[in-house]
Amino acid sequence: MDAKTLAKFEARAEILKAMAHATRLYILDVLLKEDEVCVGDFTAQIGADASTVSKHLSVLKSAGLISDVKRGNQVFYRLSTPCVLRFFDCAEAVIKKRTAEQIKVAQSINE
Amino acid sequence: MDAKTLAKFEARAEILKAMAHATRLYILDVLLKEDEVCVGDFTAQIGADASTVSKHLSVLKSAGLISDVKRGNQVFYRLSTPCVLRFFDCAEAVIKKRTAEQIKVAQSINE
DNA sequence: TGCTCATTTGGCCATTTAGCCAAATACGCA
DNA sequence: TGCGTATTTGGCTAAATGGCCAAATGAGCA
Repeated sequence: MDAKTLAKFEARAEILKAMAHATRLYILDVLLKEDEVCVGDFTAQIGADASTVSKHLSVLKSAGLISDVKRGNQVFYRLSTPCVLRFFDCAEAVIKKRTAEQIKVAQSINE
Repeated sequence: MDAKTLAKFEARAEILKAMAHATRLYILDVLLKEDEVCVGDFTAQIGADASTVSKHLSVLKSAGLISDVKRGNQVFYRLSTPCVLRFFDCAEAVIKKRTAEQIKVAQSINE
């Protein structure tokens, strides 16, 4: 794999890595519906340390998936690229398919 | 976040984690075009140890993204869920946007 | 059976990641 | 200025990941 190709896939991988965590997917999901949410609200919903949530937000931000605005002493986050949504449909399809396979395997064991 | 919601996002995260690596994205990209490829071909193209490539393939397989067929003493892999493709368009959009931001920042420094 | 090629598995090490706590920073308000 | 609230940063530890090498497994063939 040449350097240019590698760079292309590494750029894609960076975005995926940023998304690849339950908490961060939850954050994205909330932002698909709510347009603008502050750190405190996320923290309350997620039930983790504020610093942990803040770090998750910063991961998403440096990947370019969300952006932030300061207002008063709060920071509000919003999606910067709503097309993220499209991925979820695909993910569900994969999950469904995989679950079906597992059921098949489980049944074959019982035969 | 309740247990059921958490489980949902963890299932999605698993798939993303499986995709979140340059080599594995390359493998998926090849399989979008080639339908069936054996381990040896991947190894040659990627230029890593065969064992490394094999492990990447197994990560993709356990995530349900690819499936394998043995034929002779070779193992062929194929995509099991071509909708993976849809993600790439989105990734490119994010990358473009982020690059544009970085250029803006760089320019503002020079002002 | 014994040899060879293709692939996978196990072991090891270096690096990265997630989480918490504590401390720092930023803002608004008296 | 000084206090309280919101958020981020630094430091630490435990766990996961990616890579290589060496060894094991499996298929085909003499």
